[in-house]
Amino acid sequence: MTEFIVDTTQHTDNRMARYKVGIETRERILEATRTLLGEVGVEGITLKAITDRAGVRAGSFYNLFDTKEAAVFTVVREAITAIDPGSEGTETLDDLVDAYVNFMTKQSSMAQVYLQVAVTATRNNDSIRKRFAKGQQYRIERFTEALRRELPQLSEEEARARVERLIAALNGFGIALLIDPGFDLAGNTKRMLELTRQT
Amino acid sequence: MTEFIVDTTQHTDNRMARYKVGIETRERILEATRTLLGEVGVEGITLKAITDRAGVRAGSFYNLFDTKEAAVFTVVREAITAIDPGSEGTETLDDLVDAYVNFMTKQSSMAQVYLQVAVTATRNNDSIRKRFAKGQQYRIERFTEALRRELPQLSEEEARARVERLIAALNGFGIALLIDPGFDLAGNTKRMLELTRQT
DNA sequence: TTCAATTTTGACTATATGCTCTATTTTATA
DNA sequence: TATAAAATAGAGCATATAGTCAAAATTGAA
Repeated sequence: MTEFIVDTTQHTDNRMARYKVGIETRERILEATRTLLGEVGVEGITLKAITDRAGVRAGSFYNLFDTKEAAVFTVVREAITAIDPGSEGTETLDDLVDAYVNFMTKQSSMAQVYLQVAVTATRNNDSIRKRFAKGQQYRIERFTEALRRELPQLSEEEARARVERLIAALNGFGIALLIDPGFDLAGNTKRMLELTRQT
Repeated sequence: MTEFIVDTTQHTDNRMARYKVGIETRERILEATRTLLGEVGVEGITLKAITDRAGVRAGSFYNLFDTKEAAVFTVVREAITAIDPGSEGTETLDDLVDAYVNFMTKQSSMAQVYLQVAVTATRNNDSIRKRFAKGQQYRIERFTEALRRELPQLSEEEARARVERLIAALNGFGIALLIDPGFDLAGNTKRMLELTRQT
């Protein structure tokens, strides 16, 4: 049964912006945080780097966020959520893989955050790790169902094993794209899909 | 033509240890740096974390290394080098992939450093990025030659494309192993090899 | 056993960091 | 246009950080 990702740990860490400028400032701060997280990771980001890039002073930052971690966690959550497309319950594997390719290419700063979290924060930060694991779980479930819709003869276990391989490889392709912007992400994911479908 | 990785930027940053205790201390510091780099990445590591874990005070550290970065760079270089096995010039693809699996499982702290560098430091640190790129280049070369020894009918381009896909997927498998220690690295790399060989 | 070279310690420095607080400016509404 | 709420700047605080240095302890060769 497909479960939806529900944000159960909604922090009260983020203060509400009421005026338009405040909302814009909040978005600039999150954008700066997003970029920086992709560059230096959860453990390397500093407040000064965030505020400098967002073009605000510390006071403005703390008018909108309780702590540095609140902004970081907001962006990390966003990245973990954004990698999964909205669900109709009947997507094909192609749809899901397309969505992945789109995420990596069209939302590359979020994709970088996602990959950073995959290699780093899953071991250092408990709430980030839990959220990441939940998303991972959900994604495997969804891919597995899509694969079995295509190939009903596959056992649950075999389908899941193939999907885990597929998703792991896709993450590797995402990193390859970071390293070399010329990496043929679409072509390689297509080939990987063929392997996944092969009986 | 296979080129060997030669350390052309040998830094004079590391001071020589003369006595046995000094050499042991140096190794403890590098071990601590290795573990921490795998956990928090190049941008997140601190001197205090290194010295605390190594069980030394700042003065001892600076007796052996000129800067924090010197120790970091030493470990990063080591990790980038260690992923490639010594060459006889006639390894099979299986040999190379086995070596990769071994690196990931038997030298996991270095493997973590390697993956950290792959997603992070390639964009922030010029000397690390260059060294990483060189290793990447070399690895692709080596894998491609091995593949063409097996399948001589493959064009250079096709072989290279398959190898790039293979290596990218392996990195993804490495991350999957970090996230879930139960991930079947050996089995999945074997399947990935089959795809790589398929005509 | 002596002793010069090496290693270690830990106090110290300067700067960076996360965050607070108040005064000032800006915004939206009536 | 007056006004209360919201946003901003930036000085200031406590702690963390990278790195220095001189004195004390340890090492190993003669």
